[in-house]
Amino acid sequence: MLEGKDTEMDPTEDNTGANEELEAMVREFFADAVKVLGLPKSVGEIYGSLFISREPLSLDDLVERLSISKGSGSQGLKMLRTLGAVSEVEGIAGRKVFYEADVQLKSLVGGFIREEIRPHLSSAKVKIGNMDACNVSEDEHYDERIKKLNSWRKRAGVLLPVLQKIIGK
Amino acid sequence: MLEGKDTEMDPTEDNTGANEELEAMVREFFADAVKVLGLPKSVGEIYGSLFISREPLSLDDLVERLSISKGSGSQGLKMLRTLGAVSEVEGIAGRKVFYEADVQLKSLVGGFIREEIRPHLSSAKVKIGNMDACNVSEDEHYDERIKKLNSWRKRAGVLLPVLQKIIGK
DNA sequence: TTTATTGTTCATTTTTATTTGAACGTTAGT
DNA sequence: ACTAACGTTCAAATAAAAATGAACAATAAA
Repeated sequence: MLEGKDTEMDPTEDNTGANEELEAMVREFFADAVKVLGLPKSVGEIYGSLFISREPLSLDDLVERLSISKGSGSQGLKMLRTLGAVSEVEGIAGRKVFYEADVQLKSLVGGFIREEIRPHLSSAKVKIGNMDACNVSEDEHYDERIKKLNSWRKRAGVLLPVLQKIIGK
Repeated sequence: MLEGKDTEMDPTEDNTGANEELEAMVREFFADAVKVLGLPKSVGEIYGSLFISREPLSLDDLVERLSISKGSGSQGLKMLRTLGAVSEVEGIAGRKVFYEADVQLKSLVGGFIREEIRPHLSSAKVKIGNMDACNVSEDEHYDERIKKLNSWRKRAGVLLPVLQKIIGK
């Protein structure tokens, strides 16, 4: 096997330091951003690395750049693939899989809604149904609150497509 | 009436038991719900207790019902007050402060946006500015990515009021 | 003023979430 | 078929977040 492990061939080394600083800022930015969404920091670092990278990166590239374990990298990429936030790049020699970031807000939001929000709304629907079934005496006050919860859930259900439509424009 | 799958018919259940079961379901519901928003479980349990309670509750009431420490209760109520999700009830005898849940979706979403989302967007604005300042050589690729980030941020900034308007209707 | 009640703070403990790394399965290259 | 490269999984270790509870501050009532 005689394939180079790294395709780093930038002749202008002047701003390497500045570039690395910028890349670190972007990684940190996404590391913080995904924590707001309840995702692990490493997932943000991986996405950030791919977002700012000139070329697609392999798992090994990420493990090296971020000094994380292969396990973390593999799991993080899996999560990002599931969310549709990264995609495999075809046509790169060798067995390694290379990834690039999907940078379309529409896809990112869509993936998050599909994978993180929708399941919670489904589960909420079941739970609210159970509450209603539990309210055997049909108590007025409880009934009102259960209805309130259900109205919130339905509101969310109609709001998400609207949100996606607005974002998708 | 809501439809519900009825998997459990306890022949020995009385109203008190059913009520407590329902209240427990509601508490658990909110405990899960707030975790999605990145808030601690106890905050959800407190809000859930107030949401389903017939009458306003004091810190001591909550500590007793939820079997949590006074510290947790105090901190949880503080957070909920800051979010505008609960309010003090005037005109109840004694020194204790009693709370009730604010059940207007508009207020809840508004408080969350104001306390949790806006600060992150402000911080993001600063960070993106720093990135731009760091991109000294005005590299084409980096520049494009920084602009992309900034467009996302601006998009979020205009989307939030729209969202609030839709919810507030 | 003194005491009892109520609520807050924060250092420590406990719980939960994330990361690690070695073992494993799979497959490309020989 | 054999070997080495590559990626995944999961039990254990580590890190991060939340809860605890005792000390403290504030103040209403005596």
